[in-house]
Order: sequence, then structure tokens, then C-alpha cells
Amino acid sequence: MVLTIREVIRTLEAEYGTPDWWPAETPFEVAVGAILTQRTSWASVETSLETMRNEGLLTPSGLLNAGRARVEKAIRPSGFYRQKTDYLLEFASYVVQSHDGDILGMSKAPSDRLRAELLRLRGIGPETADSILLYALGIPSFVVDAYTVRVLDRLGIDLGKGYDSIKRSFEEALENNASRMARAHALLVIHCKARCRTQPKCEGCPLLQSCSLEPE
DNA sequence: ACCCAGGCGTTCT
DNA sequence: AGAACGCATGGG
Repeated sequence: MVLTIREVIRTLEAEYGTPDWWPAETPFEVAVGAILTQRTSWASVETSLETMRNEGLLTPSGLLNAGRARVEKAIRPSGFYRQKTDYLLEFASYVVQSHDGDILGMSKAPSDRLRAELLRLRGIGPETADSILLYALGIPSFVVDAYTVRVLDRLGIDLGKGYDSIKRSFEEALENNASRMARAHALLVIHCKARCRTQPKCEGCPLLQSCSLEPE
């Protein structure tokens, strides 16, 4: 039997609680983390964020004044460090030039215009844009990541093709509520890390009854 | 010595 | 429109 989105989330809440997630001290740090974690484990990102914090690189002006070499060195553990340095500097310039360096003030703009502007920046695609909107700014914009897709596939839930279709389905199911979206996304990640990686641990999985994954 | 990790942009068919 | 590939380091 195929579950609905709400049933999945309800089940995961019963299992893992209601996490308040994405650890960061500032909205800008959320955005930096979202860029650094692209195709990279969060543990490596934390190492980079710690170095950046110590070097004063976790503000737009701090980043822009530091110069490439220092940024590259600080984020090296997160991989793709040359590209990601470009991405971070471009994002910082955008915040300074379009929002007077005030990342929280960004939320004064209409959210669909904000999303379109973020998507025009190099290195910010749908997932990174939505992570910034949701976790840095508290704007209701669901984040679809590899974990989300993996869980949906294994549960046989078809939400249509492509990122935007899955995104809209979740936003509707979660009643366009930002904190519910943040919680739901966090639960999917937590669940996938605990049970649903490439080597799944299906023993005792709360979703096992509905999972289409063939046991080995 | 592999394989994987909370993508994105470019360049092919 | 969709698949393939480069980007780079660190941990299992």
C-alpha cells in the first residue's frame, strides 16, 4: 500500500521526534553551508565553517575583503574548493549589492522574485536556493534533495517528474507552512542517514511495511 | 583500492 | 530534453 506524504511525515515524527534543524549561528552561515555541502558530507562542511568563523569569513564583507586565496584555503576540506570559492564570492556580492549586505532584509522582497534571483547566481541551483529561502529566511519553500527522492522511490510514491513537481506536492501537503517544511525535510534526511543509505538498515524501519525495496 | 557524500554547470547525443 | 562528465577532498 502506497502512503501519502502526510502519512510518511507523521510516521517519521513518531519515530524521530520534531527536530529543529540546520545548525548555524546566522542566516549567512546557513547560506554558506548550503553552498559548501553540495555533493559533500556535512562533517567536512563543519570543518570549513569552523575555520571560516575563526578567520572572520562568515559575513558578506568579511568574505569579499579576504580575497580568493584565503577563502580557498579555508574551505578546502569541503572539496570543489575553486568552484565553491567563486560561488561564495558571487553570493556575497549579490547580498551586498542587491540587499545592502543585509541577508535577513532579503525577505522583504517577494519570494518568487528572490528565488529567481538566487537561481541566476552561479552555483545556486534549485536545492541550494530553496535551502537558503527555507532555512536562512524562514520562507516556505520545500527543499528536494537526493534523500527525499530516494525515500519516495523506495516507498513507490510518484509525485510527478522533475524537481518542481515534487517540491509543489510537498508544499501543498504541508499547507505552505515553513516550519512544517523544515521539519519534514529534516526528518527525511535523518531517516535516510539512519536507515535508507545505499546499504539500507531495514530491520525495525518504521516504513518497512510500505517499502518496495527488495530484501537482499 | 575502491565507493560515497544534503549539486551545479557545461557539453555531448 | 535528457545523459555524461568535471569539479576535489575526506572518510568508510
